[in-house]
Amino acid sequence: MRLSTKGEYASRAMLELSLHHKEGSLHIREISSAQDIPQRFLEQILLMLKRAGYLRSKKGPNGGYYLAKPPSEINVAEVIRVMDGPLAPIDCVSVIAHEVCPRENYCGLKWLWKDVRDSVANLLENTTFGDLAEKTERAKRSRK
Amino acid sequence: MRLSTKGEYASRAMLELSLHHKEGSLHIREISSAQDIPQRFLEQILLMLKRAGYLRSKKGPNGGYYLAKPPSEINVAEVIRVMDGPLAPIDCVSVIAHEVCPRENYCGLKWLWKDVRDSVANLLENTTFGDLAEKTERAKRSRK
DNA sequence: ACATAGTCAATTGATTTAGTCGATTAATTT
DNA sequence: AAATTAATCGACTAAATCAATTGACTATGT
Repeated sequence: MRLSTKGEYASRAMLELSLHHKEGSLHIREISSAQDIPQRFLEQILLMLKRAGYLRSKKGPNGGYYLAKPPSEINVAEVIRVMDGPLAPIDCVSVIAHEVCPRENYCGLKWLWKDVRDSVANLLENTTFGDLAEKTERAKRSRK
Repeated sequence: MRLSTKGEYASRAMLELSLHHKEGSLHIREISSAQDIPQRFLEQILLMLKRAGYLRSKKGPNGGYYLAKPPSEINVAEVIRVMDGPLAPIDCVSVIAHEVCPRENYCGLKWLWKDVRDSVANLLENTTFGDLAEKTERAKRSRK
């Protein structure tokens, strides 16, 4: 039930961009060093997020990446799905990649995996990067 | 956030054994054909579950595998952990394989991953193979 | 013109996944 | 005792995925 590093890096990068949302754009380099993510790997990740519509970018000096929408309008589930695909533990309970199996109607496990999927999806869908940025800032302040 | 096929096969095999718990033991072959699991792969899986203490076995004719405890005393979390390791999406929130990260005290994502871990763990720990067998039987009956 | 910074496709090396194979050991039947 | 059945053990492998790396390219600003 692991999250890929790609999914983890993507969520960390989105959080970093959310923290600096009001100040404009960030360079790949800045995100990379702030979050300890290999720069060339991060390039790919940001590009995927851009293509999926969550980021915009500008080339050249004073270029960089910034969020396409306010942090409060991007939830974690969307970002993870872009990087890792469906949230469901197995395909027979995936809303997006549903696949029927021969035991469809009586498999005792199906209900459980469905509950797992729903519970994970609910948590991630109801958490926006706005929420996360706020929490992070509060934690940093109380840490001083 | 996927479950490995090994984890899936293991849980299906445990369910099959739970369904026949009162009738004694099952051959690898029987479990394999009932649940559509490649036999030689299933051998390994059953052996792992045996070594972990969830199954017992008998060799020779009339041999086979059977549960070491009643189905109601084995939960799904234990079985998945044997096959796939910790349930946590990332190590920094794993109870079993906890690893510290530099952002430990202020990472806004940590709480979210912890919630995901806890919610998955709660579901799987509170579901026993007894529950699953019961549900399966009920579904099969109402299907006729 | 030149430096900066994002874009794109291809490749790589390591690890994991999902098995397979062959031989061995233990229990039962004949 | 011999043959048969079935679990056990260790090694192996092909394919996929993961986690990047590389190098060339395009757009922007000074």
